[in-house]
Amino acid sequence: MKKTHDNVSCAGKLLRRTFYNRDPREVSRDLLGKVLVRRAGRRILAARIVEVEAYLGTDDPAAHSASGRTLRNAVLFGPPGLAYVYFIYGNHYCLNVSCLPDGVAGGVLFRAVEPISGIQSMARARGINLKVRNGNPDQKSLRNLTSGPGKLAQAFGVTRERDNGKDLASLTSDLFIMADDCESPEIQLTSRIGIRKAVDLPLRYIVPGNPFLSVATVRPAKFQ
DNA sequence: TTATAGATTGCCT
DNA sequence: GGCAATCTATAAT
Repeated sequence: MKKTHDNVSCAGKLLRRTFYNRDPREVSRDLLGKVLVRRAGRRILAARIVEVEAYLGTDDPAAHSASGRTLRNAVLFGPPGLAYVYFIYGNHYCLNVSCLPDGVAGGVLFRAVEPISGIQSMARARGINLKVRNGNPDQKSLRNLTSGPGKLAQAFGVTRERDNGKDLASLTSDLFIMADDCESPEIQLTSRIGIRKAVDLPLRYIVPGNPFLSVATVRPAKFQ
């Protein structure tokens, strides 16, 4: 079913702050199919959002904001539409966008995107040599560019120093999100990935069947 | 093809 | 001091 959401402007429009000033679950749902854009000098990096996770704020044990505001997570408590970037496992950055009004915590984690343009730049940033088949990049190496939160952050050159607190709802920013059509993609809800708490909550939003989804699509059947 | 361990930094207790 | 919203290489099947 194709449907438009009346609070989203279509046809190549920047997502405004009101878009993010909602429950992270609604923002997550509506972010699927939108386009993440990085302006790097004359170059444009663009990729379609195919996988996100909602983090609900102080009531969500798995959220960074669960135990209150700290220096690290302050952006999650700030105004909506700002980039929250954190460093994880000594190796990776992850990109989020803050939701809900100033003073109320909440956010959405970007987990996987599908490259649209700037593919060579993304490959360079990832340190990946794109294999070419019949003149086109090999599907497997293409997929490896952005099929995970750490991967997409690296492909887009996202770091905490550079991007944390950046306004994604401003065209003057070099990092923002656009809607390039009025059709909403098919959406599926699953449990979140890589967390220890609140693992059963269905807060991961994916475009089912998209080849760029992160590798871990199902939580292992481990429990205690 | 799937499972597991190691890397490596900064934030919070 | 412990651990984390991950990725990759390597081992095992």
